[in-house]
Amino acid sequence: MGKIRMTPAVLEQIADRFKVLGDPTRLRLLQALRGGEATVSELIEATGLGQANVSKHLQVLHGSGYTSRRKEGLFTWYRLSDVDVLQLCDLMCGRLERDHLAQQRLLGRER
Amino acid sequence: MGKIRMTPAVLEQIADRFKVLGDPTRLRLLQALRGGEATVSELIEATGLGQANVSKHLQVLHGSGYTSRRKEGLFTWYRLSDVDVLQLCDLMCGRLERDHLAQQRLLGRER
DNA sequence: CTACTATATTCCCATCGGGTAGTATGCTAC
DNA sequence: GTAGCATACTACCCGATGGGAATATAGTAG
Repeated sequence: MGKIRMTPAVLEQIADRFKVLGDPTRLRLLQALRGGEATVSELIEATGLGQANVSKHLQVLHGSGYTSRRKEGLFTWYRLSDVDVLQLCDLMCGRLERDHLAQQRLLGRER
Repeated sequence: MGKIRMTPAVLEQIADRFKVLGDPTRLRLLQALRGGEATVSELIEATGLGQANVSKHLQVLHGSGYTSRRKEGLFTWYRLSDVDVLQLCDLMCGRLERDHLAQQRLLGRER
């Protein structure tokens, strides 16, 4: 597993990757892409976000390699570049789930 | 897997978790904790960061449940609360590795 | 060519977040 | 009690970032 040594420089690159996922708007876009390839317009409609906003975030996602894209006439089709992204989200989601359960247990005991 | 529906509210919570990992200083602290429980002073020495800085980031990590802690006299001992954090880092690290390889292949071809 | 459309980019503003210095808290030793 | 230490908290500066309006680019239709 650990072929890479976790030097500060490497950690900075990893942090950059996490930072890209640390924005709800971008996560919404990634979720929307779960359904398959989509154009920018479709993503705008699916999320209700502004055009400039969506376009900008898509550049960020693509810049970090989370998406692939192809141009077809006026349209740009975006898709998830691999499934690791979803795996990351699911892992994080699992953490959330457990924490919520733990919190509910605490609340249940107190009341 | 997907017991939770990915509503915008949920995605916001997930984004918050990722945001915490999206900072190189915090990743350095998590890495330092890989070696086991440590006091704040030890983390300061291990990383070379300022005291206030380390303390603040530890609050953030603890607030998101990435660490547990116990007080012992003057000292506060921090430790990783589970191994999922490391799994997340390894997954992200795997992405990095593949991207670097892909980039090297491209550079190799061009020259 | 002009008009229209989809996407990208630029600019501006408000907010957020990291780093640091200084201060506060709280424990220990004496 | 005082002195000293480990840690936490506050205040401040400053650079980064998200959002939106306006503008630019580039492809299409006629």
